[in-house]
Amino acid sequence: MTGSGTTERRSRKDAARNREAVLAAADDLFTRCGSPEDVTMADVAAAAGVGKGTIFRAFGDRAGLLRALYEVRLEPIREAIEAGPPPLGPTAAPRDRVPALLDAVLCFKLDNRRLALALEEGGSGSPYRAEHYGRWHGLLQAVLEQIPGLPDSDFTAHALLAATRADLVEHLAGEERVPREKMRAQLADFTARLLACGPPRGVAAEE
Amino acid sequence: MTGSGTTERRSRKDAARNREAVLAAADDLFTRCGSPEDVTMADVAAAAGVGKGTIFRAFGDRAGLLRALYEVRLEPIREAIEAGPPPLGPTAAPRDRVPALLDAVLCFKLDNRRLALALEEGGSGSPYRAEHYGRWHGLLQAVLEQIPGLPDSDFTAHALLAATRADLVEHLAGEERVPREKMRAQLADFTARLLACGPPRGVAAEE
DNA sequence: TAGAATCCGGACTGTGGGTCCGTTTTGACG
DNA sequence: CGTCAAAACGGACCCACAGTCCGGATTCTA
Repeated sequence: MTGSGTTERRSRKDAARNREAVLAAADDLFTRCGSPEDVTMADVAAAAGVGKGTIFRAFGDRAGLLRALYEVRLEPIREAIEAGPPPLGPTAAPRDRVPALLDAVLCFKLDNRRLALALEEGGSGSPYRAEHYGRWHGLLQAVLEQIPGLPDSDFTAHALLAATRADLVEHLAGEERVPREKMRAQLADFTARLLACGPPRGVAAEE
Repeated sequence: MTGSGTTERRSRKDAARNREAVLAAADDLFTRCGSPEDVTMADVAAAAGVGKGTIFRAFGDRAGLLRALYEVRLEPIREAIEAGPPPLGPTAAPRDRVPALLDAVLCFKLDNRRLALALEEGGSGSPYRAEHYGRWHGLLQAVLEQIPGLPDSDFTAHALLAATRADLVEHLAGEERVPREKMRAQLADFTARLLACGPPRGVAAEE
């Protein structure tokens, strides 16, 4: 081990401290403010008690800051998906895991509306180029592929994820006042209807 | 009509001429350029041979210009939907009309990629607040409602439209090189799977 | 043709992301 | 503990772009 007691050896301790301060300040500002657009980098810098230069040095650009925040918030979910129990974890049956994954995405966006919004809107260029989207899509597609009789897993994964787009979620939750549980149920039902085809299964004409 | 030969009586003829010039120039620039972001209002003004003030006087702001362009391009489709023959027109059976509507939206976005992109991204705030989205959603929801056994027509309409989001279409067509016909088929199949529940229906698994 | 209303157009402003560099902090070494 | 170089700080600065303003040109009315 190195002599120092901190977690990393690479950055100076004031750098690490400021990085955390910025992260905390940004997190706070984004959850508090009405629209992500009116949180400027200067605001974040002021709230964190640092200069603008410090932020750009630590995160590269605005998108980098958003991404860093996103990773932090996403960590628990990611873990539950990679090594957790069913229905989210890898041991779940595909038919159960697909709706669980989508529900997790939806809940995440409901819990982090402003952040997700800022990430999808302001993220330089298309959200589909962001590598975190690629991860979600890849995973969902792989799971869909394991369900027999479902063609076009690639497009299907895109389409299902599109139903959880941050601005749609924001619109439904904010503008149309759809309660959380109702939205979850609607997404689950939508997914279920899609997966209902193919293999033997009751007609599912309930209600 | 009034004594003048032009369509309107309210605007001076140089105003009308400039309006058309701006519309044409913007249309041209948007289809030509790589990303809508790097078409500035000054560019449009220069290409149209007018001053910036003229554009803002005529269209209010950037979003207004986009909206005006959109309306022009959408006109034929709108007509086909309101008074055309099946499967797009109002006399079509709901089960046939839903996929036809979605296909029309998809084709429109394929034919006007940059414009649709600019409209959904840069359109001040959420695309869900734009009234043209409201029209699409309202229509689709109304048609979905007529299909027996389909719950949540409101959410379903949102989710289906989300599958035709401009940036997703752009990503698939541009980045992943999915050919037009394939994308149409995938969307049609996706829709068909959703509507497959309930009443008896052929499998419709054509290629 | 005179006069007034309307419109034109480009100089100007405000704002926010991103850069630069003189100054300060840190940590290693003697 | 004193010295020094590397790293980080921070806010003044730059630039690009949406949107505004007003002196001057154009068009309609009488």
